[in-house]
Amino acid sequence: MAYQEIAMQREEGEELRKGTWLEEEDERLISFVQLLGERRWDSLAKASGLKRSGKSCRLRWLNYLRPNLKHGQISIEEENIILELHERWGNKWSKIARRFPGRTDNEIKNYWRTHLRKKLAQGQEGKSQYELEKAKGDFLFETKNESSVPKSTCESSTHGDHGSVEDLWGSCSWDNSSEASGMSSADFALTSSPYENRLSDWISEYSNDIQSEMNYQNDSISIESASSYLECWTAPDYSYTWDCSGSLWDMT
DNA sequence: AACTGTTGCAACCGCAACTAT
DNA sequence: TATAGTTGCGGTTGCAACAGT
Repeated sequence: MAYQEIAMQREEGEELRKGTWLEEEDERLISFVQLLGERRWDSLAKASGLKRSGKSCRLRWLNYLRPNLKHGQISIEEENIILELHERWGNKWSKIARRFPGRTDNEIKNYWRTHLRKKLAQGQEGKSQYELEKAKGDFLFETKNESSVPKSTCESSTHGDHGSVEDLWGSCSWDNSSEASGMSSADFALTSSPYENRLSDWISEYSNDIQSEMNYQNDSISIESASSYLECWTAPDYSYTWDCSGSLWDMT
């Protein structure tokens, strides 16, 4: 059945439901996602007869109904990684969440706000206003409004050092290779569009792959060597290293 | 038991970027 | 090329559950 055709099943101008989802709504959404796939959420919402917006359906699916989601408590290990990644990337929740299979950005964001921010704040007595703001997770966005926090301070605090999260993120240092080209991981890390995040992730995953391969060939290979290995990424012509024919949105 | 304040989390909103026509 | 539609993200809100009085 064509989308246009089945979309007619919901009446025009009908008031949309908001708030908590009912069990039958969940069941209906699941069956229609299985039928139509995880795309065209507006059409899917109409076709299903659910009095919900496509946006609401998408959110419900991604945050609650999607298979392989972990709903359990966040472990100490996960908590430590969240702290480190937040220190590095700021409030890039979707980016952080991609490091936790089965966890959603919403879940991690909520966990940060309700548990970690409070925990950090408890250890912040006697620190500067800037450090307190940073602990609250708001400091990155204040720079947009020309806050009192100097940009350079902000940048160095978010990605200036290399903590133990490198184990997770990959050992290749972008900072080493970026000087000549004027391009660094930070250029990606501080952006927010899905496209840029996707690119950023691809690069970090690519770095991991290269490092793994190098480790396989030579256990003691240096970061500098790895950086030069990555030079292709800073070359003006990206077509040498990246086949752009596929969709960036294809996460599979 | 009844009321009030706090907490945790699901869901919504606005916006930016991408895609389709 | 223009524009409408769709998707993804981060910030915020609303409300149920719980704790304290």
